Amino acid sequence: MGGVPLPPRRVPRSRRGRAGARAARGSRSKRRSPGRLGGGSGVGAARRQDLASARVSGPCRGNAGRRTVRVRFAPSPTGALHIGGARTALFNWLLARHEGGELVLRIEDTDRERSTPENVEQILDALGWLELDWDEGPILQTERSERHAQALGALLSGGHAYLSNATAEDVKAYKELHGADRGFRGEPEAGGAVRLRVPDEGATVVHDLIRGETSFENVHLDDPVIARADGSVLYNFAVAIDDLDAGITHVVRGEDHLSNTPKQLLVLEAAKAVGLGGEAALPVYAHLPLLHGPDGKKLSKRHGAASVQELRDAGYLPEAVRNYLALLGWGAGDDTTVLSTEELVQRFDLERVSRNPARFDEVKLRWLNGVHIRSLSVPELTRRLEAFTGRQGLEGAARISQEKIHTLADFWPLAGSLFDGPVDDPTARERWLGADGRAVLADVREALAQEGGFDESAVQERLQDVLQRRGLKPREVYQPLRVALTGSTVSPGMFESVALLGREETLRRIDRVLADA
RNA sequence: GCCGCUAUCGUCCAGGGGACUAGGACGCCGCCCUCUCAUGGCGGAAACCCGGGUUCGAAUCCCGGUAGCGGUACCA
Repeated sequence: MGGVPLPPRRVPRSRRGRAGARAARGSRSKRRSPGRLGGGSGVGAARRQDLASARVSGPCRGNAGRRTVRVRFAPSPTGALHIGGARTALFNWLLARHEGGELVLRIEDTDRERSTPENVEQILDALGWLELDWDEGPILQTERSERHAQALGALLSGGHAYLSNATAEDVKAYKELHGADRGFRGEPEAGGAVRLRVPDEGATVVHDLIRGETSFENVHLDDPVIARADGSVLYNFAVAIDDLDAGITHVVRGEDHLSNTPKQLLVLEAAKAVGLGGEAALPVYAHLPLLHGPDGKKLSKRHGAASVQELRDAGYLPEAVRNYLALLGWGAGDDTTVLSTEELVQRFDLERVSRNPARFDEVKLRWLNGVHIRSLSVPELTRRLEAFTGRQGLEGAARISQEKIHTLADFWPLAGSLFDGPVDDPTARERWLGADGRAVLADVREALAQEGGFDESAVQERLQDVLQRRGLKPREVYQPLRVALTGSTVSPGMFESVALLGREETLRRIDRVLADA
């Protein structure tokens, strides 16, 4: 499975980040040895210890047998990519780029009911927007059905799997008969679905980089169905075979898969036993804590922006989303919260991934997005705003709005009236454009109408003149003017806005207010 | 039911036997800056789930309880 150089990395900028990270890492290769799973080398002990010793004992430079890190992101196209999936994609991407490894994109479309080409497109679109690229794929799982059938046949003839017509009810009945903690074991039949034969003795242990070792007693496991009666394979089988064939070294995915892992490990072991997969070591696992909504419940529509597309439409920057998502379940270790993608790549480390579930907090995302917006150059911010709004010529307004907006979507409500004319806000009019306000406006008009410069400082001088002459508070002058120009009590700075509108348009808008008495 | 994972401010992330009067960030409150809205600066309130045990010493290790979550599909 080497070098089918598939889709070009979608995004040039992420290439940059990658190259940078690679350079920065230099020759100091700190890599955990993958595949210590195989021989059950019994690294035992607690998680930290395990990781530490794994790191120390890891092969040094130039040692034979070390594989480059190969990870995969394997979404199932049963809906739009949600932020949980996006976070999984990001962590895989960060690990691959940090280690100078490879990321495989695989589409797990074996669910014939729910998988659609549209959803595949959505996922690709979401990854594109997030600027997460991959090195191989997308591989459609269903396109590998021949290989799956072959592997399935091997397990069958090797006695690691058998045909069974047992139904879910049969399994339930079996357990009632044998006690609830006794896994289902079927009798081979002439036809039916394919079940994997789980050993009665022993335990299957999952070596997890985040959680340490988790042991599952085989006796508790049911013989899982790995293929339907029609021969089509099921998830836990396809995943195992695909990971094996792809030479995946690290399986990084949501914690909801932890309980599936022993089944996949059993498939993997059976596959190796019948000679599948060559010398490749089995992958190590890293199960990421799940993401929940603000209420601690499963993420859903009612929590606001839950899919990547919704995040984009809400005006978030992809780099801010990457930054925020990285902070869900991971921390840089020194309390740094604002990180560029390059820094993320440099500092990302599976060992620092937390084990607790995290809640998606859009308020913090908004703040972080504001930070990223303010760090953009004006031309770059302008480019983003123009793409987002579909309008052109936004640079001046972008400049004077930059420190006031948190998302791209905040921009138009704030500054749109500078382009499209005042909005209609009766409350604002009544409050600021009464007799007093208009009297002030008349003076303002006179001051602004004078010949001379009209840049921000010139405007400021003229308005301050009015202020002093009439002995008014700043707001008593600026608010009527603001409402006259924008229709609203909220806008970018007054001097900046007036200068941007220009003398002609400013006077026209003031006159319009003065005219309808 | 059974199997498994998890448990520090409202939220996210630190802290992994003594340096903890538990640190940082978001949010919240107050003050300063200020033409609105923001930004920025300063200050404040705010947490180790409960119970045992180990230890001279436990937020940290162990056990139990509780709670949340995941799995238990011819879904993924």
